[in-house]
Amino acid sequence: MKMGKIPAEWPALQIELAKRVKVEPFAGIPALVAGVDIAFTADGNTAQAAAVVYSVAEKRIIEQHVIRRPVKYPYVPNFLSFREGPILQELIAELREPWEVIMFDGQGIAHPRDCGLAAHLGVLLDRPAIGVAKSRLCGEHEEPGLTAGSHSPLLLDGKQVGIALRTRNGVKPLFVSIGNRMDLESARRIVLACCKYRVPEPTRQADILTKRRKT
DNA sequence: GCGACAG
DNA sequence: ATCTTGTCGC
Repeated sequence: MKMGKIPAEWPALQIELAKRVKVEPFAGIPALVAGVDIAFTADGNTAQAAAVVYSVAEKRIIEQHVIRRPVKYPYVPNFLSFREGPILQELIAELREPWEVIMFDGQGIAHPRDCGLAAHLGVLLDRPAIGVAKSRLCGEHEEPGLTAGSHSPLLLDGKQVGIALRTRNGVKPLFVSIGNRMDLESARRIVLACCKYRVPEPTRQADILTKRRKT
């Protein structure tokens, strides 16, 4: 895991990928929602990634995969997708269940160049994707109401790029933004439909798998 | 120069 | 992200 600087072509690639993001409503609530996440060893040299498929109706995970790979790049704000993207793509390719939407732990278009992890991979996959971050990367917002479902717009340069969404009563809000083939209203509806706890089940379960036995 | 900064 | 135990609260 080396490389301290950022390849000169990365920012330009993000700009190009952002242009390919499709904003469109997603009808209804998907039956199967995929979720992915990654954990790192203390030495920072190994990544353990997990992907799951969650059945919204049955409220349970129906498929799961875990892989370990050496870390190639360090974490650099705004370039998370280059660090986690390759591993996640490999993992997503192993999914057999027909998932309709995929959720990522990170921003969608709520990014300086409109290309956060969910937008970046959503475009490469050409599938509906949603960014669900536990904290803010950029933009400003008002504190949403304290009840589950309350939300306030996340603004960047005066334009709405996402929402601060309170998924459960009294918990810290999540930052939801579209990744691809989705619109903000649909994304909010889908995230809330998957929330048993603060973090939606797809990414929450993937996160749990991710922290399990790094043998 | 001083903060801010997904995971 | 990861290092870390108990502890306060619903």
